[in-house]
This record gives sequence, C-alpha cells and structure tokens, in this order.
Amino acid sequence: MNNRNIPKIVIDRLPWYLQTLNQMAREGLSIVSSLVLAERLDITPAQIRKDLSYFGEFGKQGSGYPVFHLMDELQTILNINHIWQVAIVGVGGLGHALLNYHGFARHGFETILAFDNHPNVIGKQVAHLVVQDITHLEDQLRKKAIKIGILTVPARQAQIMAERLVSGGVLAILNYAPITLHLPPDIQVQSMDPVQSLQRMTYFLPR
Amino acid sequence: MNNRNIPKIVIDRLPWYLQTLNQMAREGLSIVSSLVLAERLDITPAQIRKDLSYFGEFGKQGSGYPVFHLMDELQTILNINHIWQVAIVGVGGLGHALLNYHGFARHGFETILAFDNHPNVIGKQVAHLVVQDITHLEDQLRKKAIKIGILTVPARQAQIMAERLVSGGVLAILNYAPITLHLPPDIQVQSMDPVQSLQRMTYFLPR
DNA sequence: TTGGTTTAGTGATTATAATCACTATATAGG
DNA sequence: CCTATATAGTGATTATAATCACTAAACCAA
Repeated sequence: MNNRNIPKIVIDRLPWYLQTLNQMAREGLSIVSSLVLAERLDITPAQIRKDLSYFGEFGKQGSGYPVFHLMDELQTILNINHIWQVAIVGVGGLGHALLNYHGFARHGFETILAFDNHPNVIGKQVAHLVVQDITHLEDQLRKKAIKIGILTVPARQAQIMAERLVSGGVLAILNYAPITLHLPPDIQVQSMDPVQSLQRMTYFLPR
Repeated sequence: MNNRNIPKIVIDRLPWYLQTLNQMAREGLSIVSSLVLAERLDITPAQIRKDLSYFGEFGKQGSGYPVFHLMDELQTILNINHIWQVAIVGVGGLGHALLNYHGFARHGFETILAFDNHPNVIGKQVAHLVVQDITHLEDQLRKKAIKIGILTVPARQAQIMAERLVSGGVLAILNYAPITLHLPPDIQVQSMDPVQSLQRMTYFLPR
C-alpha cells in the first residue's frame, strides 16, 4: 500500500469511480477489471490501479475488483458510509430544485434544514421541509450539529452567509454562488458555477 | 510568449481569473498586480503570471495588469467575446431554475431553446421561452445552429439525449445528470454533479 | 493438474505543472 | 532627473502526477 500522503486529485476521482461502479452494479456486474472500468471512464487502467493502491489492495489478480466490495471500500474511504445531514441556505429557484432532488438522500445526504430571508418563503413548505428564517441559522446548525451546507443565495450575500455557516459549525460548503468564497483554510468548499463551466468549453469551440 | 501548447488546466483557471477581475472592476479597481489577484484567489502570483504569459503580455512592470484590458483579453482567449446561444434539454425543477437564472445572459450565454418530453410542460411558457417537444430537438438545433447544450434530464435519459444534442450539431454539453457521458472525443463536456462534489469534501471531514 | 492467459500491485520512468529566482522595465517620490 | 521600490515575464528548478513495464498471483480450459 502506497500510503505516502495521498494527492488531492486522487480523492477527486474516487466519487467518479464510485458513480460508475454504482451503475455497473445496477447492470448486474459483480466483478470488474481495471481495464473495463478504465474504458468506461475513458482513462488508463494504470491510473485506476494506482489510485486505489493508495488505500489498500481491493482486487484479485486474474479477475479484477469485486464491484460491491470496492464500492463499500470507496464509501468508507470517502467517509460516506453513514448519513450526512445537510442545510440549504437560500430557497430561490435553485434551492427549490435542490430540495426536490432525490439524489442527495439516495446517496446519504439528507437535507434537514432550509433557510431564507424572504418573508414570502419563510414558513412555506418546500419538498419535505419548512423554510426557516435565516436569523435562526447558527442556532439551528449548532443544535443539529450540521457539518455540510449548500449555498444557493445571490452572489452578493454569499460571502456573509458562508461565514455564518462556518460560525454555525459547518465545515464543508457546496457553493452555487458565482463568487470565490474567503474562508479559513480548514473549511472545504466546492463551487458549482455553470457560467465558468461553459467558459471552460467555449475555448475549444470553433471561433 | 510562452506558446508551446497550453495545458488544459490553465484554461480551466481563466474563467476563475475573469470572475474575480469582474468583481474587482465592480469595486472600482482599474489596475491589479499579480500579487493582489493571487491573494484574492488564494494561489501564488507566479502561477497567474505564467498562466497569462501563455497568451501574451498583458501587464506592465511596476504597476500590474489593467483590469479592463485583461478582462477583454481573457474574453477573447476564452472565445466569449460574442453571444453564444444555448439550448436546454429537460425542463424539470432544475431546468426551470436555470431558465430563470440571469447569470447566463449576463455572461453572454443566451438560452433560446428549451425542450422536454412531458405533455404537462410542452407548450408552457417558462421564463422567456416556450418549452418545445423534444421530437423537434435536432431540427431546431440545426436551424438555429446551436453549439452548446445544457442537459437537465434524469440520469437514465441523459446518454441518449446527449447523443441527440450531438447529432443536432452541438459541440459542448453542460451535463447536470449524474452519469458519465460517452461521446466523441471532440465533444466538450462539463459535468455538474452535486453529489460528487459533496463526496469530494466528506473525505476531509472528521469521521 | 498443467500451462497459457489475465490481471492487480508497484517501483521506475516519463510527462506535466508549479514554483523559484532572476532580469528588465516601469513607477513614484523627492 | 535620480534613486529606491514594485512588478511583469520567464528560463531553470523542483514538485507532482501519469504511465510504463515488470512480478506475482489467480483464473480457466483442456
């Protein structure tokens, strides 16, 4: 086991492997070789083998990796072998859509709190939740010991709301606002800006 | 000018630089040094200077980069110095949210077509568009010469819809479905899977 | 059981990317 | 104008990541 400190980029690929293994499991596959998995992901088999080797020996020579076992291992590695409770801040169009998205729960992320600052939304039921007044944010986060927040507020409010999430004890933020958040280095942030993603593609399109 | 073929990861950072420059411009800043920009982005100044040097010399020694000029240059490099027309496939909750999102238009991405296969949605007005029957997809894409598609359909329909986008002439797909699309190598794909993003963070959270 | 085939794991190698550290140029203050 | 300071651009260096290519183990068909 290749256990000198693990490159972050390896971690970034694991969820992707897991997603594909999930798909393969649903297709009834019970063993998969690095070659087959690699073809599905459009990368090299060596990459997969080396990535996995950072964490242990999960495969068998001659056959490959047992799909379910590898999924379990990846879930343990990724720290998703239990339910994570999540809070959403900002119940506009996107917040609504995310609250109604079943994918979170299906993968162990349970949205249990939703906040907004707009009187028209506060107290309203959205999907399975009643939207709470943003003034209760830190209180509620502490009370429920929430570690993960989803930020779906307008750009100009995002920084302050991110800080409030952090002061409520949140350690990881999924940021849908199109700004770069400034938070302590131990806080995890993943940004989901569709405009940036589009701009990463237009570079390669014919001019 | 450091013009041997440009690493893809450099391209990936340019939209992020641009976003921050935008913000700085709004704050009234007209010149910015690599140091100041780097602090804002939490990277090293050398990284920024080297990245930009792949494309030209945009700064002045002693002072820094003229904000507006650099923005213009980046927009030209990224091929976003004109309007891109975009089609959305799938007008569920997320599709609705994206159609109502003004950020696309504000950054030169104009959503001009929306498709769905559900009778309850077809013909309905959503934001500025009337949702069209998915059967007209390829026709309409060709007619309007659309090169960029946004995919917001359920996972099981995503692959086939991606293929239909491509056969309608689309060259870049922003994929919100939680699957890995298999498309010709010249097709650009950016995936936006919130579950994967959450899983990339949980690894670093206390267990 | 045996021998050819498949495949994981991994040290060595190569490729890619980030950083350093220097040069040349511009700025700003007196 | 002159000098001290700031900063871009970049070749050289270091760090990081991907791939190669080998070994040992497991599989499988006859």
